[in-house]
Amino acid sequence: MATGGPSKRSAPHDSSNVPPAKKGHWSQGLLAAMNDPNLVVATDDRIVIIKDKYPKARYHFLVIPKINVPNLKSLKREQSELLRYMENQAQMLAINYPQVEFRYGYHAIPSMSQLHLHMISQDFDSPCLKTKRHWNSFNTRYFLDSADVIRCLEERGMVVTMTPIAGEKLLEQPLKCHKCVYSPQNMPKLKQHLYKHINN
DNA sequence: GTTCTAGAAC
DNA sequence: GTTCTAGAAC
Repeated sequence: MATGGPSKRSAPHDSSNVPPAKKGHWSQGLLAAMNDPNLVVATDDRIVIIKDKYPKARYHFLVIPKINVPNLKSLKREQSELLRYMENQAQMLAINYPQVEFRYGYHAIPSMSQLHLHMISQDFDSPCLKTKRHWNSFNTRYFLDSADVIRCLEERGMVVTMTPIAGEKLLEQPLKCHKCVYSPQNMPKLKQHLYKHINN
């Protein structure tokens, strides 16, 4: 009786109060992918290796630990052994592709929850590679080499990355070919140029 | 992370 | 007129 009318009083489109990611939210998609037989290419008691659902190159895998590791920041010094194991297992898989050049690393500010090591071939020949952000996430300092992450964790006891704002700045950087000085004006021009570096 | 699409860029 | 990018998505 203190209030007369209905109690609906919040601004319906207020975006200052963003809810946390829940189960089923897109950012939790890796947890589902880890259990998708169509994506899993290898597994053991410690890790799962899956095909990236939207590969940004001809070969693009993710190595995911089975224990819950939300992100790089949550890593403790003693978990560097796990990171070494993840990279080792990726390099074991790479033996199956003797002619393919891979890089192994982490996105500085990932969108998806649960730590995942990218193992990506350097052709970047894929219809899923569409945007400048896609390109820069693998071809600027936004892509942290696995070896550097492991070294940092062992020497400093934690993984030091960058602020989200610094990450955004890298993703907005002008396009540049990863193999030469060419700076294309847009993504279609980059994708056409990339074929010059591919020996089929 | 992707999809969709308005309008900027050409 | 077409190509391409970038911001909303309840």
